[in-house]
Formats: sequence, C-alpha cells, structure tokens
Amino acid sequence: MQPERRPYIRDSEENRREALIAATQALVAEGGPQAATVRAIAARAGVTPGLIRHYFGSKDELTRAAYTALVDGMTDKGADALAGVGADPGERLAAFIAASLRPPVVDARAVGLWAGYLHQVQSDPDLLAQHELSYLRYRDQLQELIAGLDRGAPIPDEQLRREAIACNAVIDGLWLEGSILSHSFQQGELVRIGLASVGAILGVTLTNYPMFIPELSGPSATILP
Amino acid sequence: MQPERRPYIRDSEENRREALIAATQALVAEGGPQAATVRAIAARAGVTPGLIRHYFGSKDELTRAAYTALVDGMTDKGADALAGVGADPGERLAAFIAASLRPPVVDARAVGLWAGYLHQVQSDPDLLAQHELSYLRYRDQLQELIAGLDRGAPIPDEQLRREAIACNAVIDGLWLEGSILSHSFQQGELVRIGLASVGAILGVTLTNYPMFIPELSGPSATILP
DNA sequence: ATGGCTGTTATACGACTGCATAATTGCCCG
DNA sequence: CGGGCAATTATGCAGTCGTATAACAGCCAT
Repeated sequence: MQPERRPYIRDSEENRREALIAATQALVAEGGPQAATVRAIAARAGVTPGLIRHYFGSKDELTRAAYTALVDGMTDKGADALAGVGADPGERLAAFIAASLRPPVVDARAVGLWAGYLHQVQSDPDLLAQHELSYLRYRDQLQELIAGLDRGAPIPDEQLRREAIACNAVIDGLWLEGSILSHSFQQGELVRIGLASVGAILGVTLTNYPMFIPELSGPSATILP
Repeated sequence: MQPERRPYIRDSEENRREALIAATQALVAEGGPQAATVRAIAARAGVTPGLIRHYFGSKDELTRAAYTALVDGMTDKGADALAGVGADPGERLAAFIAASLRPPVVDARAVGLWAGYLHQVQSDPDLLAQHELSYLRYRDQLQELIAGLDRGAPIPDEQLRREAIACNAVIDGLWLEGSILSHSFQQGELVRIGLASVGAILGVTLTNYPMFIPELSGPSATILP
C-alpha cells in the first residue's frame, strides 16, 4: 500500500498565478514574510511547491509579483470610491477620504501586508520605485480633488502640493492606528475625524455629508483573499 | 594546527543584555525579522550564539526585550524635546511636533524597525498591550499640550480627544512617508507642513517659531545603534 | 598562587528553508 | 479513442534555522 500520488486538475496559467499571488499576500498579511514559505504558499493555493518555480521561476519573483498586485489593487480602490458619487467637489473629496478610513481599507491584515513588504521595498530599488509611484498617484488624486474645491481665491500649485501632502498624512496616520488598534475607536470615528481634519487643513467644511458615516451594517468584506 | 578557541573577556550582565538587544534592533531595522537570526545577532554583538540562550532563555524572549526597549526609548524622546524650551504653550507644542518630524526620529531604519515588529505585535497580546500603552502615552502628551493652548473658549474633553487623535495621525503619516521617501521632501518641509496642519486643525498659529525649522547642519545622529 | 564558580565558547542535532531535477498524469488534438 | 506534450507532483540536496548540551577558560576569593 504505497502512498498514492496526489490527483490534480489542470488549470489556466492566469488562475494559477492569481492563486499563488493571493496565497502569498494572505500569508504575509497574517504572519509576516517569514510565514510565506514556498511550502505554505503552495499549500494555501492548493498546489505543490514546484508550481511556484514553474510559474514564477523563483520565490523572489513571486514576491515581487505579489507586491505589484498589492499596489495596483490599492490604486484602483481609490477610483472606485469616486464612481458612485455626484459632481459636487466637496462630496467627491469626502467620499474619497471616507473610503480610505473604513473597512476594507482599514484592516489589520492590510497593515500587516504593507508592513511585511516594507523591508523588501527599502532594499529593492525596483519595488521602491513602485511604492513611490503608488504613493504619488494616490496623493495626486487627492490633490486634484482639493484643487477642484471652490475656495474663493485661486490656490497656488505649491500650496496645493503641501495641502495634499498634509491631507495624505492625516489619512495615512488614521489608517495606521485605526487598523492596529481598531477597538480603541468607535464606529465611524475615524471617518469623522478624518473629514474634520482635512476640512480644517483646507479651510472648508466636509462633515455635512452624513452619508459617509458608516452605517451599522454587518461585517464587511476584506480586500485580502 | 588545530583551530584555536576564541578568546573572550567577561562582561557584566547589563552590558551583554544591552549589546544583544541593540544588535537585534539594528538587524531588524536593516533587514527585517528574518535577518535577525541568533547567529547574526551574536556576531554583531561580538559574542557567540550560546549567550543568547544564556541571558534570555530563548530568541523569542530576546525579541520581546528588544521591542520593550524600543517603545520605552520612543517614549523618552518625546519628553526630551520639551526639556529645553520655555513655558509658552504654542512653543512647547511646536517643539514637540518638530522633534517628531526630523532626524533621528524621521529615519528609514526607524520605520523599518517599527514595521519589522508589527506582526509580532499583532499576534502577541503582550506586545500589543505595550504598543497601545506607548501610543496612548504619546497621544496623551500631545493632548496635554493641546489643552494648554490659549484658545478663548474652553474646549470639551471629547473634542480634545479627537484633536489629539487627528494631530497624532498627521505626525504619524508625515513620519511614515518622510522616512521612506525622504528624498521626495525638501529640508524642513515635513516640519513646516506638520506645524501648519496641526495649527489648522486646532485653529492656532504654530508656524511663527522659526527656530524649529531644521538648520542645514551636518549629518544627524540616529536613534538606532 | 590557585581552586572553583560561572560566563562563554564549541559542537551536534532535528527541523525547515529554497531550489533543482526526475517521474508522473491530465488533457488537447488527431 | 489513443499518442504525446506540458502541467503538475514527487523526491532529493545543500544550506540555515533555533536549541540543547558539553567543554573550556577568565576572573574572584582565598
């Protein structure tokens, strides 16, 4: 009675790559880079370790692909938040901020994933360039929304840049601690503080869009697999 | 010609523990948790791996000690920033913020160290409690400084809490991106933006304390070993 | 000076890591 | 319905991980 060879079904290259990337992200998010071993990744993706080499050549390349997928996904979600809202500049800015300050963006696993990649980002010039691109893209979206506001006098570009940096920082900071210490903040508190702070920095009122206070609905989805 | 046994000198328990903790932090900061192996730690501390077990029982315990030392050190530096300044509330707040937004606090290795520990913090309730304590201590310092400002009408406690959360978030966010993408910001830009933003959130002026704009001095020290 | 305590080093072990290569088998095409 | 290619699995290997234990040696007490 020899141990039987594991049965399997063939799948498309796209599916396999996606499954491996998703498994990698999930493991890094939960246990850090050291938890994302080739064996653990393969097990979660439902395959054997050899496939990683087959589709990505090396674990390192899979890691890079997973990071690329991460930053691309984060960019998309910003645009998604603007899809359903109207044309009022203040409302659009408020929607953008609110989307960044509640689940699934605010999520302990998302921060874990981000932190897990930090060292690789710092040591790999290629990944660092991707990070910078992603950061600037997000900030530029923010700056464009800010520029669209009606604030009487026209705003110089240099001031717009500083405002975007500041607003981005508020959102980042709230996202960070809100994700790690989620129990320390009440429902909707992050969104309310974020809208009030950005409004104060820009000299406008953003808190009169009550539709952005999160409703007490059921558990939300996560952006992570 | 047998390989000779390595010569050594005895040292105090305190020195050895400090050296091992410093080596651990340096390695985590530079290469993440996976770089902090017992052999690498011992090599950097100038001893052999056995000493880790001798002084800390296990690598895990050393890791915890290193994290404790980190958060304790970060708490202290906040108070240090307030040591040299006068009694003017606005000046004290500005000094506190400025100290958090320039080296040695703003430093790629510091962020790396912080991120390297994130997963252990999330999975270890003991470390999570330490993180929360440290975060709240910093935020309470901030809130106290804010409460000390002279802003006409008295401020309700609940509003003070929200203001402290928001100001803390700005500082965190600027610290984060300023450390990772230091080349994207000009000298003193972070401090200037931080002071302006916090001032806007609180409705006061903090940018008229020019002594907090970093002078163009030589390379600064780091908080890391 | 010299025993002896203990701080320190040396060595060994099992588990796990990423990777390379060989062996299989599911499935498309004829 | 069966040949054959490629997707997938299985196996093996050298290196490194953390830890346990034994051997050594620096330094204090006498």
